[in-house]
Amino acid sequence: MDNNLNLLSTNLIALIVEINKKILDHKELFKRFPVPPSHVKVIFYLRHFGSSSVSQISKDLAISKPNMTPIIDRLLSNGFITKYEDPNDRRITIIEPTEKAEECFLAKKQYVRELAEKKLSPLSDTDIDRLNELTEEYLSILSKLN
Amino acid sequence: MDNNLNLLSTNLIALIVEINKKILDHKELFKRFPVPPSHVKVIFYLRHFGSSSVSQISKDLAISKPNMTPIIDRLLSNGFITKYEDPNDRRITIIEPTEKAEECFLAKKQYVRELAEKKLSPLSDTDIDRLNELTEEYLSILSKLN
DNA sequence: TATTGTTATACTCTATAACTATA
DNA sequence: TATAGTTATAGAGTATAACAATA
Repeated sequence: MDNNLNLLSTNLIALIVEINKKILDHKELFKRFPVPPSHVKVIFYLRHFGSSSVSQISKDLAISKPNMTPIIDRLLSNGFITKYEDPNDRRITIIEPTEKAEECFLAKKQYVRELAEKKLSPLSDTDIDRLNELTEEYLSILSKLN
Repeated sequence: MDNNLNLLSTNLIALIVEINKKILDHKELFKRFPVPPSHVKVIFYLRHFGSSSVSQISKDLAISKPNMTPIIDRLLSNGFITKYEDPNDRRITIIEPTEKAEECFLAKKQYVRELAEKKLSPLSDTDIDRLNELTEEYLSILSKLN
């Protein structure tokens, strides 16, 4: 039903706005965390996909290539990555995460989870259980999209 | 149960990530839309709360006061707002949205809804109906938070 | 030719300190 | 003094065009 799709897009936008306002404010997520957002994104990317070329990271994270250069430079000088030339293609630079990147990943994950828990804690146990069920079903439906 | 809260915060983060990846990418939302994000935010704010002082907007949108000045200047020169001095307190500048702001609000809303609809359209009618139910129940639980 | 990564440049957003005008 | 808004400045994000080196 086309009307239901229309209703869903409206509802979904409302949901995103509410989650953003009441639980995880996009700004708050990066405030008071010492590593800038773009660096965190690259660290998370490398953690998930392993060592990758600059172009690959750029494409997948939708960061334009010229903007990758200073990000990679600072990640390097801050010890989050190492880089080396691809032996099969000298144009390509491979970026490899360090142990410090893993520590940053864990710290950031913990930071975000604590923020979310603090905001959700006023809810009753019943509501928390129900939200868990709703979230899991939501995720299972969204997993059909790709 | 503390464990359920912990689980929920983890699930919720996964949900936000999935929605962001599969339906409404934060970057895509502002790409190819001619009015910059901060301007859109102010326009949406004024649409919802009506004419407001610069300080009020700054506080509610978490935009620092020095950063309001160029935003207000450009909104003014682009015809989205008018401004006048508060007759009761000459320190205060009142910002008033114009008809053009209302048009921008409607265009932006439409733009976002179309993006969401396009991304959700591969789902079956059953899944769309179910997502509508889940979203509404989700919103009703979140409405208890404040 | 096409691709990788860089340089140069410009616009936007964010944050802080110091200032002025008014209350 | 306290508050409203501005100026100045610096750091970070984003986008495009032009470039050198390599394939």
